[in-house]
Amino acid sequence: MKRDSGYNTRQKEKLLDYLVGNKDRHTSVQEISSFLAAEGSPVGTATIYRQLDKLVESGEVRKYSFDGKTGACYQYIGDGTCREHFHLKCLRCGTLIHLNCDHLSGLNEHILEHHGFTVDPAQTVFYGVCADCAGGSR
Amino acid sequence: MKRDSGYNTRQKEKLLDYLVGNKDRHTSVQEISSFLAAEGSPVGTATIYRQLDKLVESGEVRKYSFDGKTGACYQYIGDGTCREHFHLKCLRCGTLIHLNCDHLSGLNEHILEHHGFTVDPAQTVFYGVCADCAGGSR
DNA sequence: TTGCGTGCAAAGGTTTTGCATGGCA
DNA sequence: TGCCATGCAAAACCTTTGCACGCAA
Repeated sequence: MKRDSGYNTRQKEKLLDYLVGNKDRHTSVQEISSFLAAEGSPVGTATIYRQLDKLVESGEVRKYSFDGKTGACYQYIGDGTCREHFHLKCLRCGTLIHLNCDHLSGLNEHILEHHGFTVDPAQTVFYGVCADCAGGSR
Repeated sequence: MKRDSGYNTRQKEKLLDYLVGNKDRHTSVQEISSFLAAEGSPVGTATIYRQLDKLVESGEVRKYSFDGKTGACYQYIGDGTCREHFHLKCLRCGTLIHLNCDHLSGLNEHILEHHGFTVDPAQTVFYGVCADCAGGSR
């Protein structure tokens, strides 16, 4: 896998810092831009998009598009270890849950054998409501 | 469920015709617009969006947003029967597969019991490559 | 006749692209 | 020094909205 391809720039470092620091949430380009500007390290919008594209390409960051109205969301998922398991994303609080489970691992094989379909765990996300959101507020 | 709320107009009828006739695929607003125009029944873009919104609201049509680049995709899923099972979508040909399978049905319960997460099958789609695309090209 | 549906055009927002400059290696 | 990365601004796109007119009930 390509790790840290390209040059190391301050912008890239700041962007990655923010993403890693918010790995439990998803963020938007707008959010990133505002934050970095407030931090005193403003990064051009085009640069953010270009860097994010590379990170998505390399698999370090995942891109979500809920409805296109609010714009896309991005989330740091690590450097490759997350490809083996599925992810659960809560539609209410935005939390991403990494699901390592034998039961789920067998899912792939089942679908492939019985339905001839090769599921890509890296692309697939289960949407729903997490325990906190389901129990707490209504 | 609200069924066929509002007036019956030629535009609405044509739109629904197209969606139902392509229920095995997803379509874009652009595609719908071009098709209807070619058919001799052009429908304004705004109208298509407005009608689709209603259909999504009523649950007859599902809206997908892959990356926002190509715009959103819509697909007719019927009047409620499709909420019980999962869907597999091929990333190459765009085919949507409706998956009725006991193994998958138990998936929800498993995740709920063991991980406290309530999966919403209506929102969840498995992405991957279908048998045709996997075997055929590349 | 009433009021929703439609079309056109303009607005709003997000994402991409061209080009010259700046900075890493 | 060479080449990628960055910024700015403009462009491209998709989607929404305002307003007047048409059409279903």
